[in-house]
Amino acid sequence: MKSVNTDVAYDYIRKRILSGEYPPGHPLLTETLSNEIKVSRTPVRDALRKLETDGLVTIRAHLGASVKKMDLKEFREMCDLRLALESHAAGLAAVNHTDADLSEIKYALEAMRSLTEEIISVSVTKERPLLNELMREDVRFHIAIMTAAKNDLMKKEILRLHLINRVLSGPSAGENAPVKKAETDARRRLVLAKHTDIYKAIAASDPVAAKREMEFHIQELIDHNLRILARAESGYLARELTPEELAYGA
Amino acid sequence: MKSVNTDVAYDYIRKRILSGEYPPGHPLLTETLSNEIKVSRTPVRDALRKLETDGLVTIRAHLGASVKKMDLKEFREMCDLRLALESHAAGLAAVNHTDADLSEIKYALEAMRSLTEEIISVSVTKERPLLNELMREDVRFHIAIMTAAKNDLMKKEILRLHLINRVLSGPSAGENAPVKKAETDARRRLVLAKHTDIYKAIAASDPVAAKREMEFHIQELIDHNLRILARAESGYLARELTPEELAYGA
DNA sequence: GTTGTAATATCTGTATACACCGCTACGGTA
DNA sequence: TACCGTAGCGGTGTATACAGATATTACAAC
Repeated sequence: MKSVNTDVAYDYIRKRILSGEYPPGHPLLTETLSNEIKVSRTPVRDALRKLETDGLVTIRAHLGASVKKMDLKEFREMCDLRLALESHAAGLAAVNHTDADLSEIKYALEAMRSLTEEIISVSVTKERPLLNELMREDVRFHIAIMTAAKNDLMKKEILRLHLINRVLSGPSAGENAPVKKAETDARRRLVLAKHTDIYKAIAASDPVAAKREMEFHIQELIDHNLRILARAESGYLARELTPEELAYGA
Repeated sequence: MKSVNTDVAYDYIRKRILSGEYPPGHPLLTETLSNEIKVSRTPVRDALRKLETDGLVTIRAHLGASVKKMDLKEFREMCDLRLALESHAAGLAAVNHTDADLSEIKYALEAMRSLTEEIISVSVTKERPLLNELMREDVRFHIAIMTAAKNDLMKKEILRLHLINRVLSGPSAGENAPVKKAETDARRRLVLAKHTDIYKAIAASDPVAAKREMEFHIQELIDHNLRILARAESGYLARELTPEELAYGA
């Protein structure tokens, strides 16, 4: 099962969902897609099935497939799932990490530190490319911790949730909401400080602290996302994604 | 997508996997199955796909499908995932439960209590039907807690892990391993005591305690399963695992 | 007897034709 | 005009034929 053509179709559709080209709710017609990708409907169907289990696509019998659309309830549940898994993983990382894992975590942390400082020192209009880099390093930090936890299943599951989260809050949510730079800068400092705490706890092989700090950090992220989502729902228009953002997950 | 025939095939195969008729490693030939179920290969393929995402089936390109077979590493990882989720859910249940949820949990607990006492008072040969009932109530207890947690996504995920666990350690593993009744009775008392502690913590709306007790309980379950699994793998001949080997990071 | 290779069988992966379902638009009826 | 039934269309679900990949076996060479 699942072979070349299925994979081609899978990558094709997945990329477009993650990039925002197919926004939540976008219909995914098997025949249209099979024409575009130049394969038959069978591998397209297989691909859609797989995407459904990734949590990126909804399929209803006889009604076809569409890009997954979450309500607030489901979003909150997913966030809580992430909280449970990622904090647990942080605890494991504190116990199971190798020196190499620790270096990787520290590297991402330091990259984030210098980027954060640079962003704070620069005007709003020049932030964009730096923000993308910051986001990349943030992802790298979290992935490094999951890797250090030495539980591949858990890592896979958390990555899955990250991606869903990205589709939901990434392309749509209030990027151009009018927030003061001072506020966002303050938040960036807070995030960095939390990351530092998490790193220290892991480096000190203190699972309880690592778990607690990660729990706090994710909870803050969730609250932040929910605030943005609520604001976006009350009418801010979403902007287009930048090419850099499109590259993530490809 | 997914309609009548696919569902028929899905139920057919799933039932046989869960019942143990198709043991881990058992090959699942699409044509054979399609003949048996009297549908074409297409819905069988779809069903196998779905079972793969349930974690019950393994599919490799051009090599076909077979009932999932886990090595010790993967099994440990899955158990740890369950530990993270189920303890988190217990914490949520302590906060979010309704009175009805609490009654359901208590009902399952009391059923387990009387069944446990009965089992202990009876000879080994007469245990069988009681054990099945006990297992049912055990599952019921855990499900009731997940329901009380008020997070459907988490509930679904935990149920998935329960099922996988059942295929692995349920029908096949060490059912007839030579263990003294005194030992298993002692363990049953321990399990019951832990369940009681969990119930009390949830009833008292104490999330920290609920989480801690559940964590302890699941950890004990995991250790128990790993011991049985190890024994089964070595044909009941070899030594017990050392504590070091049972420890997660080993 | 062992090993390497080629022929073959078996099963999966893909394409495609057809059947069936659900939606929509049109026309008949009150 | 408002409502209901129905026919057509657009789409998925299923069956099946064919192509391609892998495992197996038979046979030959050493």
